[in-house]
Amino acid sequence: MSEAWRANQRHRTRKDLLSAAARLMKAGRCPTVAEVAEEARISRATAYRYFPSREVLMAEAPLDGAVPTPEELFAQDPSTDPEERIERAEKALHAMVQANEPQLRMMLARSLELPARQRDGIPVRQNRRGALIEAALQPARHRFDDSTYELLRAALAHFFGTESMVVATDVLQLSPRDARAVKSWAIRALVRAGLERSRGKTGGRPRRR
Amino acid sequence: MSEAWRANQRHRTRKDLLSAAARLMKAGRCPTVAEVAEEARISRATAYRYFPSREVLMAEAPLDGAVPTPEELFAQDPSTDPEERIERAEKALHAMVQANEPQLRMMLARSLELPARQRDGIPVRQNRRGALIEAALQPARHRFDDSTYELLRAALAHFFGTESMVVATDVLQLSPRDARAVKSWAIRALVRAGLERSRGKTGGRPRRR
DNA sequence: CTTATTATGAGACATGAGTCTCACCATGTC
DNA sequence: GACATGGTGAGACTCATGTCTCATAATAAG
Repeated sequence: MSEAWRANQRHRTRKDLLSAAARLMKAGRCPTVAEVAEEARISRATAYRYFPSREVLMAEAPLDGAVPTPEELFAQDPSTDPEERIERAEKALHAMVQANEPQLRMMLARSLELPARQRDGIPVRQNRRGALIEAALQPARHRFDDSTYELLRAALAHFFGTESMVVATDVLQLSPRDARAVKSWAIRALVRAGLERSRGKTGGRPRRR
Repeated sequence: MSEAWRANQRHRTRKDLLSAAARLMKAGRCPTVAEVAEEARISRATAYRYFPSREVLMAEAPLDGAVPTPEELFAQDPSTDPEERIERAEKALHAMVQANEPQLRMMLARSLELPARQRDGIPVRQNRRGALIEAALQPARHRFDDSTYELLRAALAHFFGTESMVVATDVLQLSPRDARAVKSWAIRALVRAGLERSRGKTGGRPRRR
């Protein structure tokens, strides 16, 4: 039982650090390692024993109200309108991104600094938005031809997730409110354009089943 | 002639700092302020007199095959078609982003690590794409009502610059070729949607002159 | 009881960012 | 020649990151 106790000790220390980091970030701060350590009542040196850098500590801190899975997001949504559904998906992801802005910024920064490759097979990016977009379009999938569907999926991805937040906040300096208005209009316009393109291509019967 | 001399002095010092920073970055390094200053044979204190932070210095360092100014890009382009012009602007910026991918990734990463907010009105990001987008839409400006124009500008910005490259490369894992196809389709679709929205709002006379 | 082992705390240390002050010097003017 | 001005260099200073060493507590094993 000896090692089990040690393991528990280590596990608790690690968890305390992560939850302290999440707590501070949730409070709108972008905490230093010293602040996180103090919040967790752990010495700074120990914090560095568990996490090699501030960025790793931040990146591993649990996200608030994690992204809903496509299943639970569309569980009792009878709608098949792709516009409505894509808007709903974007709204959910937007809320999550807003709630975790500092942490997501750091995760993105970290993924950029690497040589653009993955390391040790661990993907630096996990693609949250792809599944959401597909789930949103799924009931109307037959209304798009294949090439249009691919274009649409990829185009919509530009308005989901952290990068979209960065464009809106840092580049355009929009308020969260305006940012959502832009994204909402753009994704609906793209869906309509996709439907239009498919209609034009096949004369109303875009895809054989 | 006194002030002219002073101005030249300042201009040369500033230019030396910027070219030193570009030189070091082209050599693959991620230089410190002290290194840039030494390379430019200028004291570190003076470097801070010209640039409030390392980020700003890096951000203003000249890029390879810098972005064409809107003027020279559209100098002998008689077209007033916003679709054609926005495509042209995107193509130019896309080429520049491709040619400077590592440097731009680093600049984006650095800008993300900051306390997320600008301080004292000094933008962390310099907005290259804004001027290009406005210049592309300018001849057709009268065909958009004001609110649609703002929506369109902001939406188009999502397909310009480094963030768009990151989405396409890291998230969607598209080839540069496919990435361009997606962006081209999307920006044209958005322009058309903007025209349509303005038409719908005002019945064909979207904006009084 | 004695002795390793292990997590931790405390603190020194090096480096880079960013700020600030003081001295220097070349250029202007009186 | 005396003097103000504006760009510059040198260096001290604060703070945060990240590394390191040493001491101390508690637990594990002899």
